[in-house]
Amino acid sequence: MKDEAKKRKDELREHLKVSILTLRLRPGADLDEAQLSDAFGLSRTPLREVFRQLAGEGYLDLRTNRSARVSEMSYTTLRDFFLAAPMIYGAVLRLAAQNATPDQIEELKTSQESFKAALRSGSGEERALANNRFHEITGEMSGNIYLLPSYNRLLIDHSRIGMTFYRPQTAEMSENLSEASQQHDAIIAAIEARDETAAAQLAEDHWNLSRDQIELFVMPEALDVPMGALPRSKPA
Amino acid sequence: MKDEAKKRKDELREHLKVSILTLRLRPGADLDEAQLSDAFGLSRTPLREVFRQLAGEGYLDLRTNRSARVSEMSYTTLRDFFLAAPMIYGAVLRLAAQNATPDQIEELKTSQESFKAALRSGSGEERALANNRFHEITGEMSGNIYLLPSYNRLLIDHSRIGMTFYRPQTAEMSENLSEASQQHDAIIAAIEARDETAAAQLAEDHWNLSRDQIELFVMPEALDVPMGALPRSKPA
DNA sequence: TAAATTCCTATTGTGTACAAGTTGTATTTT
DNA sequence: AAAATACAACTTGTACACAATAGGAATTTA
Repeated sequence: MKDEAKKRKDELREHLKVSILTLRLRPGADLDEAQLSDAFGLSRTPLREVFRQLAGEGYLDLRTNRSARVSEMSYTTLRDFFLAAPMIYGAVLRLAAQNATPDQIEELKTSQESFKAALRSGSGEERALANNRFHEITGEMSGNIYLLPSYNRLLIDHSRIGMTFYRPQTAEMSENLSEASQQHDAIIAAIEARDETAAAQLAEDHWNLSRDQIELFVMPEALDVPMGALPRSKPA
Repeated sequence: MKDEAKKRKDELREHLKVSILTLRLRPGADLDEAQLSDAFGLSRTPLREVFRQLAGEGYLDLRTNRSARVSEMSYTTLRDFFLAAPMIYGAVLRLAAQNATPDQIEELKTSQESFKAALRSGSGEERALANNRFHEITGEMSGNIYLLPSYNRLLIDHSRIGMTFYRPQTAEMSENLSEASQQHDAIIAAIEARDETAAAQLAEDHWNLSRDQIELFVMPEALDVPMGALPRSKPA
């Protein structure tokens, strides 16, 4: 009987996580306690405990006497992200190469298969979730409890940034995605070979690719306007 | 009227944090909901929300259907700590040197005065809390939301490790403490001068000093036994 | 006497009712 | 008509009571 309640609580947690990672719940969105409590068959007490937990993990922001909100993303967070990510991600992958167990390596390979499948036929959401899972596993492999809080916080916004910017609209963007997949394969190989130097290098490459992708999105190719169609102040 | 309840909630949170940082609540200690709820005039509902929040920050561990526990410390955590701390701490101080506001620098100076006062006349607990506050402020200065979760997690165990190992029993240990204080002064100077390279170097020095102190505690000086008092297998 | 099993007690988890607070709307006042 | 205030509806926070579970005590059995 009680397992049921536990299960519903887990479902709610998972539902919120997935919704936030895929941007189905947008940064800054308000959460309605009554509605969620109704939808998941939970009273508000356990529901609010889930809120508190997710707030601790960085999914939500809680303000007293106001509704819980999906944690915000701003231009400064994007900057902070690219400052912190290469370092943390490098350290995690280095430790993962040192400490990964055979079981974990198998799990990583499986998640990479899911990622490839999502690349071929899946939606953007499936791609983001599969990619997220891949990196979560490398975090588990590193096994350093002091690194994981920041790492997992980074992964949340990594997924949200990916959902925003990784929409393959040009050939170059699609190539980037397949390169990301190849890097995943290389990461698996480095971990399996216990080559921590290679793993750290791959971490750097992987983040550089992300940055390039965002630049492609933020600064798209100029429109190919015929000569003379727009007034010019000076000749080309 | 409601401010009262809010205040009691904050008091409980602060009480638990301080108790954990100073080891008055030992790692692994069980928390009694009924007792705390009674002592702080709160019903169990808000109390358990505080538990959830502190668990998210790394102070507590929650297990279903069992009492909340102060988060454990083991030999592996000590190892993880010294792997992660130099990196995170270096990054935080580097960013602090870049981003600190004048107000924050003033706050840092004030906290350093408290630390010095605690060194002169305070208890080990006061010393640990003042030191903790000093480093918390440098974290605020860095202002990178992706670094702070791990950094604050590190600070919790930094304080607990300090409470365990920083009991000045020998002249050398006392010297280490005053050197730590001098390093704090140097950190303030580096931040004020916006010298990020110096700040990062000081971070490394500071952690090396911590490690030395622990080694002094774990491997005390050999007893000064008179020649011949113990059997020897070979001459000195 | 030792082991195992059942029952009891203490503690945790959830639901519900109520209190406190916030926000939007309508009415009044200038 | 615009601004300010008061009111009403809704949302969040807390308390309390009850349900479910864990751990130990006591009794039974070998």
